[in-house]
Amino acid sequence: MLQIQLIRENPQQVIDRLKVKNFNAENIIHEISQLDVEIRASKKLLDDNLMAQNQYSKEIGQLFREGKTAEANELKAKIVDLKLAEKKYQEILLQKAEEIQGKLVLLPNLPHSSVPHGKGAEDNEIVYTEGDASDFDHQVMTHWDLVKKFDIIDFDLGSKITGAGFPVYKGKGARLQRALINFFLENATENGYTEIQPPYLVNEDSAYATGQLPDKEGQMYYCAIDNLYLIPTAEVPVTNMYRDVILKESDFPVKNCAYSACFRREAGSYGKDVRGLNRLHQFDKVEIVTIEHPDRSYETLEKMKTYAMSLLTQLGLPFRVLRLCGGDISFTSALTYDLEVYSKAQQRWLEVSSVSNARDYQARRGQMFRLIV
RNA sequence: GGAGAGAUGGCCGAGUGGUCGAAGGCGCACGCCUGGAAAGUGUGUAGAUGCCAAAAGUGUCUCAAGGGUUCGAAUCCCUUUCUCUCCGCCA
Repeated sequence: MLQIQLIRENPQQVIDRLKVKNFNAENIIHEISQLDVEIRASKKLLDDNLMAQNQYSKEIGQLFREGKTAEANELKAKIVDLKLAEKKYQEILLQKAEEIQGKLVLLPNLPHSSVPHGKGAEDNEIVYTEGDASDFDHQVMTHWDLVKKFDIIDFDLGSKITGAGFPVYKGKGARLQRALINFFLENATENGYTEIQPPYLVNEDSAYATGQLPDKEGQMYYCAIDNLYLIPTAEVPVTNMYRDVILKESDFPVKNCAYSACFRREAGSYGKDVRGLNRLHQFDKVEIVTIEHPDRSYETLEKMKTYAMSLLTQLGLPFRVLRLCGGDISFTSALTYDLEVYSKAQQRWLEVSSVSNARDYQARRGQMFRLIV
């Protein structure tokens, strides 16, 4: 969520920046500014009212101690009127606060100045390429044929036990999967990331705080009886460790990595996108999260990008790095790099990693408008 | 699942209706003392947010969370969450 102070002080700047994301904020910013003024005025009225009540209450206590019951009762009568007014102010304030909150959450994060203009994937900027993707002239097999040939990943067996999108890794397939997880975790640890083993189910508060709710409700598996959600990424539990936590400046940077199985319903996916391992309901991922001082956030993003690239280099995979354009970047991100590896068999680039800077937008998400008393 | 006890500042811990945003201690910061340090000693030490151009100042809110009683709640009542103890259940 964007800070109200930012909108208060630089409304035009916010509008201009959001244009890069093809978001027309003109009207909504105007409405928010208007509400902000009204809220602060109402808040003043309410505070003054409460101050008067507090003062009278103190006097009443004093009078009772002195035995002046009659005078105390007079003051009590005054407070009755104040209370009526208070209730009215409270209602107005609550209503306006809800209104402004409802508008603030509609605003995406401001994109960084380096984010290219554009509508979709075709406008993303290729910032780096490594390795030669056209290297394989020999006959290539798709991974779904390969794993069948060697019997290391069994999609049919997964369908039998659970359903489509839940593969069974067998023998060397299971070992390869475990080795890759280990490879990523070991590298992360060597690079200063503290390993976390998070819960795979999270409560409603956590799902809201990292933005899965209410947007992606239908995309998460849900245990109704306990009101818990299966995590779509380790980002959810790991980031939520810091929910409602105020870090000291000396705590920076906080660096965590976590392996988890990830669960996604992927409702609406179809066709070749879901062949083989391309899109699964359960898959494995190693996540890295850094919480850093605002002054160093972009510098840190570059470091994380470079770190992710080094993993692909170590694995010897040809890859490229994209800077996502305004139309393709996510709602909460200010700057995102996607790392893509080329699949000769599928003849397309496949996203294997994505690094984003959410700045303070994520940190302020779930922080409600704090004018309500 | 049942019964009981509890949740107070960075930490420990007092506080059962007003003078309590909260004793005391620890920790921390600054000063005194000292050649320097320790010990001793003095002072200070929560956060969010509003008003004000800003500072100074000042208002409001916060004693797990939410609601209620009252002129007034850390304190009384209700609900929820979490922790501990006992009983039950446990693929």
